[in-house]
Amino acid sequence: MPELPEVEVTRRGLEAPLTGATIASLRMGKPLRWPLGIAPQMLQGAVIASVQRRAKYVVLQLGNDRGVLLLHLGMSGRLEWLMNPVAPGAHDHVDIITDRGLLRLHDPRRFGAVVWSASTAVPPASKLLGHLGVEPLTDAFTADGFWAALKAARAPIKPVLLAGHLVVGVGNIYACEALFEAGIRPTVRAERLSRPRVARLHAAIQRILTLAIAQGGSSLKDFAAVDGQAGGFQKIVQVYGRAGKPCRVCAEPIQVMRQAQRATYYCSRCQCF
DNA sequence: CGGCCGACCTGCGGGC
DNA sequence: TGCCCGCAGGTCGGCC
Repeated sequence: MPELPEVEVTRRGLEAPLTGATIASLRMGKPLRWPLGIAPQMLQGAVIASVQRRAKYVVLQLGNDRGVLLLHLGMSGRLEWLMNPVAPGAHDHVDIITDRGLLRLHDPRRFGAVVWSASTAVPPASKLLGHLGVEPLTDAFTADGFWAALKAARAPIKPVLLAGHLVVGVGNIYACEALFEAGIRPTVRAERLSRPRVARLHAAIQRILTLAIAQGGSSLKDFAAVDGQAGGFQKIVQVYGRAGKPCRVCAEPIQVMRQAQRATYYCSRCQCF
């Protein structure tokens, strides 16, 4: 679930309560995708200096050179901010207890993780963040740069977007939606997209992600913001999850196919390039 | 190096 | 009703 918009909605919800908070202790439950990488008690007394985001990671910068905590939501994770903590449930695998409240990772499938690193330039953080592409909602993401990068790709555009090597944060929902908005067929080879089409895709990615953030993200199943509020983007999707239903633009039934083991939804009439 | 595939784990919905 | 299969928002490592 959690693509860039959901992670950004989560980050925004944590910024005010967590910035300046002091970690009192950590409770680690069942193992997640990666180990924490440090004894939990070593983080006691660390101050959370800032709450940032890189791709689909929430990055907690710890003051006094105490490193960083990378939080990843995997497929089914969400972070909860609890002022009045309740006992953890079966899928609550990490509690970060601070002097202001409790940050809890709820993740039924356990593809998520909380990873400590001495800095983002040092393993394991560098390994997780090092190969990531450009942030799509910054000035570093330009149509020209995107076009040049796509020219060097050798695969259909949809899996290229999902890979995150060129541009980050675009997962299955938003890849399908951005390609629909740009009128581009998901199977077109990335390197064959014309400059004007890449410009449309560039604009579509930025618009869709921005819209999704404003909608509070997509809540297909598990996702909610840190205050428990569900997102609303799933109500306004054009193609994702709408196989067989009429296209909202041309009424043609939405198609579904598989690319690189992932479902791809598209309109064969609106997406003809 | 780039791209494809399996694997990780749990829950749910559909078909029989 | 109950079981089995397939599928789900991500992404890493191994293998061409």
